[in-house]
Amino acid sequence: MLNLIYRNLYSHFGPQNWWPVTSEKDTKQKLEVCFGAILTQNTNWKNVEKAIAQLNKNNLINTKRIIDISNKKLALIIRSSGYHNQKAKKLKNFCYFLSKTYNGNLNLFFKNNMEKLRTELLSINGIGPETADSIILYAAKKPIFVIDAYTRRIYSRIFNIKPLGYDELQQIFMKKLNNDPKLFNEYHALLVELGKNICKKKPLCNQCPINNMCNYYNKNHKIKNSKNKI
DNA sequence: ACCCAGGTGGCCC
DNA sequence: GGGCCACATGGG
Repeated sequence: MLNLIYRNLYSHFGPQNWWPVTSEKDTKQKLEVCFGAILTQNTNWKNVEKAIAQLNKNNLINTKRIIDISNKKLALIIRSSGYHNQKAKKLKNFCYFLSKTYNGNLNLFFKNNMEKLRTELLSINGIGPETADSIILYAAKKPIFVIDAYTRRIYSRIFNIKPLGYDELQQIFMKKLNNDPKLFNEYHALLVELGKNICKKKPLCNQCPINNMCNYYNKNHKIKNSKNKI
């Protein structure tokens, strides 16, 4: 079923290519992905892009320089991403951690296995499960499945169950799918695309690429609550 | 004038 | 251990 949903989504929306890190050696690019993962918390991606452009412009895709700049200045630079005061601290926390534990060497940090990466990322204030997993998948390119609010809603709706917890749902996806970072990357992005574009107002939508499954859900379980949107 | 966006941490009970 | 709440900007 999960593989079928993926195929439907992929043929409908096409490849999303979120955060394609082209060069394995480009550490700066990976660091930019880490920063993006933090900046996009509860924020529209367009606004994050502007903030990242500002960081680049100010030569701040760099752990040491993030640590050195004042919170105030940093907050101003990333202003467009919203929550700028909080996020300035979060970026710094991440950089402090890298600096203290891995001498600022992101590649060294990424040499750890997934479990250790996740544990250490979660220990940083400002990084929760979704951000940690985004960093592991999109920057470190290790096969972990990122869960978000859309994924929860879509899954609970198709299978007519109450929304599952983060770790629980993640385990389900990871058991049913091939352990392929590229697949996990696209799948998560496609679910977000579905959530953003389709079935926002009505429980049913003819253009929805998982329409049959929605139909199944609605017909058999009589869910009419429009608040339960995908 | 609303409502939402690729969440997280803190506090309350 | 679940349920609120603050956090803040830009786009539709």
